[in-house]
Amino acid sequence: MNNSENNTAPAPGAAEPSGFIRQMIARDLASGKHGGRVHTRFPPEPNGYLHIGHAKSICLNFTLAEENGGLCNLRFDDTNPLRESQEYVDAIKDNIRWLGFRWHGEVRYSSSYFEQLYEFARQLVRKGRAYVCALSPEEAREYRGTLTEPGRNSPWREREPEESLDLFARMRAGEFRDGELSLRAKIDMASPNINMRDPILYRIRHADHHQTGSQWCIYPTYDYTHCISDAIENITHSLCTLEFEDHRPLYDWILRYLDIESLRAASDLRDADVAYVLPEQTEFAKLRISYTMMGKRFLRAMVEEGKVDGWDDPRMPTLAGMRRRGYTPASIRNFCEAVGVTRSESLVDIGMLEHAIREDLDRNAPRAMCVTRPLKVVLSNFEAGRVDRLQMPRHPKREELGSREVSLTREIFIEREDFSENPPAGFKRLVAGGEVRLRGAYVIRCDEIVRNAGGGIDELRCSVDFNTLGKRPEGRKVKGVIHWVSASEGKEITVRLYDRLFLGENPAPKSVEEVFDGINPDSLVQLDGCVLEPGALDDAAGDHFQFERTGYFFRDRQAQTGGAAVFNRTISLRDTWKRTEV
RNA sequence: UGGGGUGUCGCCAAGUGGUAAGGCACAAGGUUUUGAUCCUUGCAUUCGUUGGUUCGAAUCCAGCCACCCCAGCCA
Repeated sequence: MNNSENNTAPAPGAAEPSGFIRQMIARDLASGKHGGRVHTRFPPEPNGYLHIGHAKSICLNFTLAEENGGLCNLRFDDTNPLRESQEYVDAIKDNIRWLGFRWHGEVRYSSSYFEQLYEFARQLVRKGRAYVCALSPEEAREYRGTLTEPGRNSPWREREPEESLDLFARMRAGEFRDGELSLRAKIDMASPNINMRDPILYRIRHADHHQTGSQWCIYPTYDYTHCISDAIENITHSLCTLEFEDHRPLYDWILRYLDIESLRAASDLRDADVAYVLPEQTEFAKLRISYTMMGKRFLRAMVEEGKVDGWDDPRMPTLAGMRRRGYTPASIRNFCEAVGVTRSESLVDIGMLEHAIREDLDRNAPRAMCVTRPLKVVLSNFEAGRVDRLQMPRHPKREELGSREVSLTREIFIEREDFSENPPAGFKRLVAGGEVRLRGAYVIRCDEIVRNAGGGIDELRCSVDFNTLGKRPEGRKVKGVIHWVSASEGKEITVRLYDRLFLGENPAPKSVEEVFDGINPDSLVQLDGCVLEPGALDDAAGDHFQFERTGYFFRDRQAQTGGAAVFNRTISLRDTWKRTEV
């Protein structure tokens, strides 16, 4: 097929690309449609933090470019100064880099094209394809008609281009108030597609912009800006979500009625020896995940009303939150790949996301022991003062990760739920008079339960079978293995257990109140006084761990809780033990 | 009920006229000093539905049904 030097397409014999977008790209490459180029872009509006849904789009755009030897721009679609800020710009750049993607060249801003956009608008006016309208926003809505009735022409629709040009210049000069005048495309007020009923191209907004300051008091709309920005950047494939499908005719209309030579002259490749081809928009379904709510407006409300700690609260589906929770870039990228890209709207089971992070962390996270709800155990035949320094592998399957030292002493802690006086059927842990293996150490037997005045269990007295280190006990089988930490050597830490933020499988809220009503009251459980094996706090040990038998945890270095280190539970271990209710 | 879309296993998703990939979940075995991981096996006679075309249809045609999006000077 294609033998050109920069052919990065799958090797001969490799499977055909699968998925409608990859196939489209393969087709376009084969037909030379865009001169053999693939140039995508990720175009966020800096009006909030990025979430896992954006990650799908980021992965799509960047990997598509990567796979095809193409380029991907980062462009802030910053045409509405009222809702945007530099804080979001910075956070978004940071998130994308964290995911491991590198955009082509400098960061782009639609706002840096404002001057060209203004000039193109004048061109449309001169061609009689746009006019300055004096309908108020309310009147404009009335004139637009409804879904089933056509709209009516604005009384200003036939204004002479010269007059519109003059008015447009005076709009820019600040002679009018917000909403007093607007620039509209002259298309078709009777179109069944409401987006084609003379859409607004420019509106007056006396507001400072985070990039352009007080330079402008008129701002172009999304529809007008996006297609031209794509054309300026020589984007070939402009990917967006399904709700923009009805906007595609407008995207194409604007570019078609602009002089192509003037577009080329404004583009990045104006001096390059390549064919100038207009970008094309393709839509795909946005990501939805069960038990997860992704609406920006609602996420913002959660932050502003203090329902969570901030945009980076580990319960938030934001990239900042997931990062702090302990999700890795690889897990998110794998997840996005697994979920696929289609045009059908689906609700992905959150179990898929959980699988992706478990898969990565199982492979890569070093192991450690942490007791979250400590129960003291005194090893009666282990002399006080004695310290056994035991070696345990950092990872059960990856010897190359080396070993860690764990100290066994007379007094240790075990998990409260690893001891039971009334064990349910199939209980494999410690019971009165029973034996259990201390992970990486000896088998112990529970000889005595020491109670407090209230009848609660204070501690356990156990005896060690010293003939069981690294080998099976003689003459019997010990099924259970439990984790433990030395009482004297262990470090006290705080652990935060996270659960899903929302109770509903498909939270599709209509109002902010509804969002708040759906919050899981147990989405965060903080456990103080947990005990961790000391070596895990060394900086060299890293921040991701599997606390054996418990889950994957990530050290939260931003959290402040009076000295104790904080670990966030990224995700629990899979638990297939079928507990039978007693 | 104007326009634009989508319907393949519980959840994602391949498939593009030649007789239903894969992943998640689930189930059953095996290994295991993590009830984890890993391994093995099972899991759609059927592709929203009804008709039609064809030797042959998830794939082509027609009708019907269900669901999603659009009436911001938001993106």
